[in-house]
Order: sequence, then structure tokens, then C-alpha cells
Amino acid sequence: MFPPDSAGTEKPPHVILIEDETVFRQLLKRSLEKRKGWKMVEDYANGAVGLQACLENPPELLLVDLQLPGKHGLEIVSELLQVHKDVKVLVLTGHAEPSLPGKLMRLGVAGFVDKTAPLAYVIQAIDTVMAGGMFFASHVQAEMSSVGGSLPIASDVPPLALSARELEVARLVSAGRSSKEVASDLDLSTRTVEKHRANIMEKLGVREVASLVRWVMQNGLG
Amino acid sequence: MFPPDSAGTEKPPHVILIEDETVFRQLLKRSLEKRKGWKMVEDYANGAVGLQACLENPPELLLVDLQLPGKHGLEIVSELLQVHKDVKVLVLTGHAEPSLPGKLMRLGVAGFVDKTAPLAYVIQAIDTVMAGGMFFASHVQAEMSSVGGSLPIASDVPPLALSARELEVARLVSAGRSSKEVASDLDLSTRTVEKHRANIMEKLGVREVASLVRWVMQNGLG
DNA sequence: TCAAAAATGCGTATAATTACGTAAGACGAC
DNA sequence: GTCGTCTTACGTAATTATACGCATTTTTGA
Repeated sequence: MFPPDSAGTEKPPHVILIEDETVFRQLLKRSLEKRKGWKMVEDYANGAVGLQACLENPPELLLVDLQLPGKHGLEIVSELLQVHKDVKVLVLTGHAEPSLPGKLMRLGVAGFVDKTAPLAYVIQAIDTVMAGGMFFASHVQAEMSSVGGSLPIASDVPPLALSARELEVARLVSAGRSSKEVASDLDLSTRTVEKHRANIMEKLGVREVASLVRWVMQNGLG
Repeated sequence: MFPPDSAGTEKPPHVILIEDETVFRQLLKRSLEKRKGWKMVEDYANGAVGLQACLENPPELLLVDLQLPGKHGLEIVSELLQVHKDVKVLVLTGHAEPSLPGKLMRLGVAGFVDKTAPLAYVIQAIDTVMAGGMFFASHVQAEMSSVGGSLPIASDVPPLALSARELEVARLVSAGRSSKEVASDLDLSTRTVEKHRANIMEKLGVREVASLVRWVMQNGLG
């Protein structure tokens, strides 16, 4: 899961890079094209233009600086993620600030690396993020007064082996409702709910409520 | 600033490693001793013992797992940082959970890495943290509230409301063990386990297993 | 050292869940 | 038009979990 190591046979993802420092931008772009065979790296030096490109043709991965001409990186990310929540965003900045990681996480950014870090760091961050993970590294210690609560991001990919009704039941059960309560919630008979539960357990291959709850939570359904 | 690259001439820091998986612990310990010339790596497999050592002779760097016998990693960190705020803490865990990064940051932890990550990741994390930075990387996407709302975080009740034994029971229950199984796991009577469960539920103010499981997971104990 | 808290154990009773079944109507796919 | 799945519903029995209460022994801390 962690390091895809070599790009291998996977098709190159669509990547957009917004970075005003030409040296770094070109270095990184070439690096990605050479070392990973990604041909689809669009690069922009201007924030507004880059955002426009993102909105018109959303990439899988967005690499973005913060201090940009045209539009600030935080605005870009914020506006983009409101429309396309599934874009993986990796922030590259040279001006780390202790409260930044928190802000970025709240925004839904998947990672954050100092541009002053060695290129290997950046590459690793990209790998991790592309694999669905998170990667925050900086030379300043993060300061988190309050990294907001627990609003799930309602991410896509609920691996649904369950039918709609079953899912509904599963969520209620994992929310702590008893079969009887679920029955009255959904206006069903208790027996029916119990049957649903049994089927759910069977499908998920679990035997106890605890595991059901874990499944629901780990799949972002709770 | 970023990678000290080679340990060079600096004197080895005092490092404590608390990790119950022997293979990983020894591997990491040897790795640090060889590759960085750090001789002062104390290692412990038990949480309570490790914390004791930290309190008696605080290290510069603490590498700690979360799920540990004796005492949970979160407790260790919490208790240690209350007394010695300057200890750099790097959490190593194999059971990442989306809300964990936020919790750890709030606790004042400097970094967090999956144990399943390649050793190079771990080493880099250590370097970054030792250099005063932060390093959070995981194969799961961190989940913070996406909206910048001002939702109160009243839920920041410490997991320490529970006694060590209760915590242990809570974890097993949320892992799907029945009271009877927990009893045999911990070599207790079923009655005792049931009593513990009742006390736990009471303390957490919940009524059903589902809520217990959610609590355990949301507090990174699962 | 002594009091408080935690950990351990038991009893009794009710409520809830799980493990086996079976089956009919709706709805879509092939 | 038949086959499969989803949804609905029921029965019985065993197992587990909860809600009360009470008691003994460590452990901990003031």
C-alpha cells in the first residue's frame, strides 16, 4: 500500500502543478515525468489560471504552492474541493507556519511538504497521497489548538456489498439503535430488522455488533 | 534544516522506544544504532514500564506504539507531555484511523508514521522530528471537519476517564470479544468482565455496545 | 498510615441478540 | 418467463447483554 515503488504498468494520472517558482516547477515536473512516466503533468505559474484549469478538467492530483500570483493557494484548494471533493491535493510551500497543517487538514488537503525538503520527500509525499494516504511533513512543529471534530468527509467508495435497505439498517445499528428501535424508525417489524441484521453480518463475514460498527465506521458510513 | 543527512559529529540523543512487537522493535533499534550511531536507545515492550522509564529519565525522543500491553500509547504520551513538554514524540502505529492525526496533534505529538511504512519513512520521520519539525504520514486520509465551522469540540474528553483495566476490557469488547471471551483472555470471571463493562458504559454515558465501539475507535484505541 | 478508588467476584431478573429455519410478493435481468 | 435478489415477515431456542444491588481484596495516594 505504501510506496508504489515503481510506477509500473499503471496509467499515468492526470496531474496539475501550480507553482510560481520556475526552477522548482520545472524540476519537479521533469522529475515526475522521468521517474514516474507521468506525461500528463500540466503546470501553471499563476493561481487564477491554474484554478481555472482545475475546474475545467479536474486532475487526480493537484500539487499547489500557497503564495501564488493571481490567487492564493488556500483559495484555490478551497474552491476546487467544494466542487470536486475527490481531487487529491498536496500543498508545497516554503513558508510553513505552525497553524498551517491544521488549516490544511480542515480544508481536506491530503498532504503538505516543505519545498525546502529534498526532492525525495516530495516524491514520497506524492506516492503516499496517490495511494490514498496522508502526508504532512514540515520543519516547523505543528500547533493544533483545535483541529475540528469528527465530521466525516462522506468520501466516495463505500464498498457496497450491502443493499440500500441493509445499509440503512447497518448505520442505525452502528449508531446504537436496537433492532426494536430500528424497526420503529423504519416502520418495519422487529423480525424483519433482525433478518436484515443477520444478512448484513453474513455478507460482511462478521459475527458481532462490534465488528459491524467497525466496518461502518471504517467505510465512512457512520 | 531538513535532513541531517548524516549524524555527523552530534552527540547521540537519548531515545526511548516503546513497542510490543519484538521484531519491529529490534529492527528499528538496531537500525538506529547502526545507521545513526545512537547508542542510547532504550526499548520497552510494555507500556507501563516504558512510561515509568520516561518519567524517571525523560528522553529527547520518544518512539511509541499505540496498542501496548500495560498502558495505551495515548495515555503514555498524555501523561509524559504533561510533565515534560519538550520531549519529541513520534507515534508508530499500524492501526491508523482517520481522526487520529488530529488527536495526536492536539496532544502535542510531533509526528506519526504507519509501522507498515518502509523503514526509510520511519527514519525520515525521526530526522524531521529531531530537527524540530513535524511528520505525519499514513495510508489513510486524515479526516478533519471539512467545513471551517465553529463546531464545539466538547468531545475532547480524555480517554483517561477509564482505568487501565477498563480500557483493556473496552478494547477487547470493541474488537468483538464477548464478555465470556474477554474473561478468558484476561483470566477473569465473566461476572467481573460484565461489571467492568457496566462501569465503562456508565462512565462513558452510553448504553449499547455500538456506542462503546465508536468511542473506542474515535479515540484511537481500536 | 489510613481512606479512597479500583479490581475482583457473585445473584437475580429482564431485555436483546444470535442461530437455526421458512416463505411470499416485487422487481429486474437474461 | 424463469431465475435471482431484495424486502418483507414469522417461529423457536440458546446465548449474551443489561440493570439492579452487594461484598472482598488490592492498590494508590494524600
